[in-house]
Amino acid sequence: MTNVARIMKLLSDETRLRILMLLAKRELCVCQIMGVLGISQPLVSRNLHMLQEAGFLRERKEGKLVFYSLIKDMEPANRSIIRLLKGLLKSDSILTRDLKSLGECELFQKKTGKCDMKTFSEFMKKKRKRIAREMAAQ
Amino acid sequence: MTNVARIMKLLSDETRLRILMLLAKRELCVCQIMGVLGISQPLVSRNLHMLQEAGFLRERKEGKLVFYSLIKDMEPANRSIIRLLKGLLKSDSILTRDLKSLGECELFQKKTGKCDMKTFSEFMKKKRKRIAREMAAQ
DNA sequence: ACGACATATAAACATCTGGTTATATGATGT
DNA sequence: ACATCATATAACCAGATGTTTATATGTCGT
Repeated sequence: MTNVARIMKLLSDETRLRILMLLAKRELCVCQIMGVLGISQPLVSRNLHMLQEAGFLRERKEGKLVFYSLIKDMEPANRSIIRLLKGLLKSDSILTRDLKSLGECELFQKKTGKCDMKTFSEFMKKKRKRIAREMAAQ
Repeated sequence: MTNVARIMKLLSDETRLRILMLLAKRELCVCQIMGVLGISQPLVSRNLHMLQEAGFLRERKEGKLVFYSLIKDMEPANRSIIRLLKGLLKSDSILTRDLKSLGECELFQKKTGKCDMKTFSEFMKKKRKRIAREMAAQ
């Protein structure tokens, strides 16, 4: 019970849910998550660490970069929770926007051929402008 | 997303999970929940209110007593969450103990023929003694 | 060894949350 | 009307949480 409560608490944070749903799509490194979600690097790192501690994520180091992904054969409890979350968030507007950003991020990455924080900061700036434009258009 | 996070936060509290799982067994009034869980009345009331606001519970007033139960035809999201929780907590030790207490509580209630706070406070006292004995026996 | 970079951790802070105690509401019986 | 009882709400406080800023760790290239 205590343990279930702990997992629910872990998943009661929007930032962590967003990270989890991004990683449910594919493996990403810290700077990519930063770029897509538009949040600070320490915040990304800490939340990744929490999700990893709880047995949702694994990390893979590749040079300076650290890639995170969902654990393949998660323990049943966690697996069922992920399944539930995917269902609940199927048509979630924030998730949809994040996934769109992920697509743009990948495109941007292909064009520049880079995967580093400066590149993604630039991407974030563009993204923020676009969002501001969209907000203004409403 | 924000909404899902909010529901997860609601379910990230052990007391609320215990109440929810008790009510998944059967309808109970505030004083019964108090008695079975051994927690204060204001705490029970507040958590019941939170669970009700979130669309998990309904209330039925009968004289001075207020009975709470799971909503029959819950919205799909909530229903799937309850299903998950039941699965996760199927063999949970705290839940098992609570259900045992519930059984004893019902028995006690039948014997005394009463459903009031004084009666359940007495029940709680006995229960605490039993638990203390069990702890000592370990 | 050093500088540049990606990531992790620490420190600090405002905000939120769970619990208690005290009080209010509302029903019942006299 | 009043006392009693069940429940709800309010006030309050200690401890937890999310975020930011600053700093540490560790890797790469030179």
